[in-house]
Amino acid sequence: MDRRQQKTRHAVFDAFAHLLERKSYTNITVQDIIDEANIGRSTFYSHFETKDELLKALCSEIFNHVFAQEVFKEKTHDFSKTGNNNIKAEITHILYHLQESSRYIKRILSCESGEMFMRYFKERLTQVFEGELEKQKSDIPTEYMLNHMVCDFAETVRWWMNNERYSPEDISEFFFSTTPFK
Amino acid sequence: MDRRQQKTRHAVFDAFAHLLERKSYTNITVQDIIDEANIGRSTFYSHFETKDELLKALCSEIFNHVFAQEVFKEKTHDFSKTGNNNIKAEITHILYHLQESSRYIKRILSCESGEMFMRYFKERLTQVFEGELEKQKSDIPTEYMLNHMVCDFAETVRWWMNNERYSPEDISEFFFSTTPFK
DNA sequence: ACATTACCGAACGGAATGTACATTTATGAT
DNA sequence: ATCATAAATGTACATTCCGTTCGGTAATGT
Repeated sequence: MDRRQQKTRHAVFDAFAHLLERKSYTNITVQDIIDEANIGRSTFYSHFETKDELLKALCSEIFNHVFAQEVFKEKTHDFSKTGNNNIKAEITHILYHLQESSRYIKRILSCESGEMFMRYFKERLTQVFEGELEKQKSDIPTEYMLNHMVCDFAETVRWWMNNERYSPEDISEFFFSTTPFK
Repeated sequence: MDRRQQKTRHAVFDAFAHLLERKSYTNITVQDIIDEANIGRSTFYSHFETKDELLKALCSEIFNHVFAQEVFKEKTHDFSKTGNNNIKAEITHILYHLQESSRYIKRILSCESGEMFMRYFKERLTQVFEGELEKQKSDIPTEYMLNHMVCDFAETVRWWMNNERYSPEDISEFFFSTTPFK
């Protein structure tokens, strides 16, 4: 990829994140971002169709980091063998990654953009929990349980981002203490 | 209140709800609402400052119904005497009220407006769960638990609105089956 | 060195917002 | 039934933001 494109892309992401410190998502205009990023108007539009697309792109970037690498490798490997402790390990692992991106995430979560973040986040989490849930047995509908787990974890993370005095291990502990995982 | 005002107010609420069937919240313009409600432009603005205010007003209307009457009366009475079964009764009661407003709620939840609905909803739920939680003992922070309960229930309701084949009792059952209430 | 590709930025049309105002109409109290 | 009050009307207008276009400039990498 052309260096100029990378530069622009990063400038926009950075500008966007910085603006989120001062203004709420809805109140940030494309022009604001352009000015803050110090790029031309048409340049912005050659990278992102809309402000929403920009947010989506930023979220993707974050999630590709958060859900990266070994996590998925381990998942495609035989997971059932090693018992249920691995889901806890996996969760903690994800929490560590989230902590690394927390500066971005906190800002995004601080306003309406947070809702979009949560939506994308839940999509990813659904993939993570889907497999894990098959092993559970219950008279409660599986779809309910899946939604429950995903929302539970996502909301835990949102809460955490406003209570950063806790460590990933703490949060993992909290999460599993209210969860019906066996 | 002047009959004309009531009429206008209802016309706007109705128009808004109908529009939500066809368009998403962001894509509905004030002009759309004005046309659908068949009122003058300045009339709308004399009632609601913005589209967001309109949504807020509609949510308030709904919640005043959902959390109405006996629920709060019972709460201000001595709740602890009757044991923890009452929280279950209260929840089921709220679920019945939600079902009655489900036509509105489903539409609101179907797009971005749903996030605002959820925010207001959680505010109300926090009040409901706050007292109930004091009786619980745990090494998990109370603030975490409160947030957990509130989000859990709110998300359960959101899920329910997309799975209406279940009864209020079913949902109550699901909810308490994953909840650490003693 | 050269073709390619990204960036620039002014300019424009269009859409939606929110306000202003002069006019008409409905309301409810006397 | 009258009448002062207050709400609704709708046109008009200034404003803001959006998304696109286009001719020209500068950076890139091969």
